[in-house]
Amino acid sequence: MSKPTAKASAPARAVKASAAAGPGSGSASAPGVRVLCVDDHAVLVEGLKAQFSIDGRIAVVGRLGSAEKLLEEVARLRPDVVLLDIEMPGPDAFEMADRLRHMHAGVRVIFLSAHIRDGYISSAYRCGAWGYFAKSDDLTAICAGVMEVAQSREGTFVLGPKVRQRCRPAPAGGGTRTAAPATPLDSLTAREIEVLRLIGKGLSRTEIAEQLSRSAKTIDGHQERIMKKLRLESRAELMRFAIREGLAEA
Amino acid sequence: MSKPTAKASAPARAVKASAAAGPGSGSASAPGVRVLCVDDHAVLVEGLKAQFSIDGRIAVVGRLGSAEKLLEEVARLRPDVVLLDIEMPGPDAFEMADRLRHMHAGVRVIFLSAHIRDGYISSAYRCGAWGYFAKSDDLTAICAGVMEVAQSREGTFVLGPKVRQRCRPAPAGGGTRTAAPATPLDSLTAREIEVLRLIGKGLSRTEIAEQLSRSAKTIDGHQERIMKKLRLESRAELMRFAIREGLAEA
DNA sequence: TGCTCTACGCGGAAACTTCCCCCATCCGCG
DNA sequence: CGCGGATGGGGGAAGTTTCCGCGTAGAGCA
Repeated sequence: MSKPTAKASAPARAVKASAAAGPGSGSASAPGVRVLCVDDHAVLVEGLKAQFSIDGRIAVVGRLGSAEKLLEEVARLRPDVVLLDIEMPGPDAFEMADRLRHMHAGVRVIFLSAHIRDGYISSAYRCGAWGYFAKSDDLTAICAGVMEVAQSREGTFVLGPKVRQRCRPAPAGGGTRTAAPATPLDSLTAREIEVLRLIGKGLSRTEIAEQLSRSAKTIDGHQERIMKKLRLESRAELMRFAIREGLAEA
Repeated sequence: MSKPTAKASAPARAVKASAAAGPGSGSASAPGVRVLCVDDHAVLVEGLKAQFSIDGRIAVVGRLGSAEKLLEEVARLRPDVVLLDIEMPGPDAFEMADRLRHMHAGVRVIFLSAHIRDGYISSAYRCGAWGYFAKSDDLTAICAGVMEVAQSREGTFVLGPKVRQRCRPAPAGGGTRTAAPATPLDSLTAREIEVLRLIGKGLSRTEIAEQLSRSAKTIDGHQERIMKKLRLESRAELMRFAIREGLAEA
C-alpha cells in the first residue's frame, strides 16, 4: 500500500556511478544480456530497443505496460535484467521489485524513472534494486549501466549520471563506495515519514491523528520536527515536498 | 510566466480523434513530413525516430532537450511539425508554443505528454497547438496523428486515443466536432484559476492577497467558490488538484 | 548501573486560516 | 430594466498552525 516504505532493509552495498564510457571494459560477457522492459510508454521502450540493438550487447526479450504481470513474465522469459519504470498505472513498482527479489533472486532490477526523487532513490535501494537511472540520462550511459549491473557482483547499486549528480553535491573521485545514497529524507524517523505521507495525501491534522490513533497535538509535534529537519516553513510546503519526493501522489 | 493562462484565445476549431489506423488514407502527401522533436528524454526521441523510420512517411529533422532554443531551431530547420513535450526543464512549453505560432505560423505543434491533465489539454488548445498525444499512446496512433496534423487544414485539434478517452466519457461517433475539449477547469474564471495556481504553489492566503493586491478576505471568497465548483472539501485538496492538473508544480 | 540522547506523546497559548454566511459594485445581455 | 455572473470585501465561529515546554521510554554506551 505504501510506496516508499519498502519492507526489507538491504545490507550495506557498494554505490557506483555508471561510467558513461562505451564498450571499453566489456570483456568476458555472456552472448548478450537479456532485458525485460516495463514501461507504459511504448515509444520509450522502442527507443531502448533501438539503442540496445545498436549497442549489440543487450537484447530486449520482453515488454510490459505495467508491473501487473511482472512475476509471471519473469518466470517465463527469464531475463537477466528488468528495466522498471516507477510511475506507471497499476501495482507499485517498489513492491513488485521487492517481491521479484524474493521469488527470482537471480534477476536484477534497474529502475528507469522520469523523475529523480529522493524518496524514489531510497525506496529503490531498500527494495533491493541494482540501479537507478533517469530517462533523461544519456543513451550510452543507460547501456553502460545495464552492462555494469549485469556484470557486477551482488550488492552493487549503480546510479545514472544525472541521478548521481543530484543525489549529493559533489562526491568527487570515481566510484563512490558509501552504504546508501544519502537523501534529506533519511534524516526523518519512520513515524515522521508516516506523518509526512499523510500530510502529502491532503489529510488534516485531526484526520492524521485518527488514522494513527494519537492526539492531534502529537501530530502537530511531528509536523514541527519534520519542518525543522527539512527547513520548510509551512504545512503547504510540506505537502509539496511529500508529493515532489514521491511520498504521496498529487 | 504563467503556465495555463495562455494569452491568445483561439477561434473555434474542429476537434478530432486520431484514427489509430495505419497508412490507410494517406494518399497525396509531401515527400515526408519533417518533424522536430523536443523532449528531455533522449530514449523517447530515439523511439520516435525508430517508429517514424518504420512508418516511412515521417522524418525527424532535429532534436532538442528543452524548449529553450526552439524558435532558433525552427527557423533553421523549418520543420512541418514540432513534437513538444510539456514537462521539461527550462522554459514553459505552452508559452513557447504560443510564441512559435506568432513567429512561424506555418509550423504545427503537437504536444506529446506523459500525463493527461485537464490543465494541459486546455492550455494546449489555447496556445494554438494542433494536437495532444500521450506518451502512452500507441506508436501507430502517434504516427497517424502526426500525419493527420500535417495534412489537416487550419483549425484542427487532434487528440490521441488515451487523451480523448479521458477528456469526456464517451463522445460516441467518429470525429467529434466540438469547439474545445471541455474539462472541469473550464468552469473556473480567469481570477479563480490565478488564485488556484497560487494555492498550488503553496502560498498562504495573505501571500496570495499581497501578490494580487487584494484583501485576504477576497482570496477567501475566490477559494470558496473554487471549492464549490470543483466539489473539493479543503484547501489541501485544492492544492493537490492544482498540482495534478498541471497548474502548479509540486 | 547510571548517563545521555533521541523519538515520541502531549499540554498551553497566540496568531493565523478556514470556511461558512452576508453585501455592494460593475458589466454584459435579453 | 432586471438578471446573473464576476469580482471585491466584511463578520465570525471553529479549527489549524507553530511556537514553546515537559515527561517518559528505549537505545547506546561506559
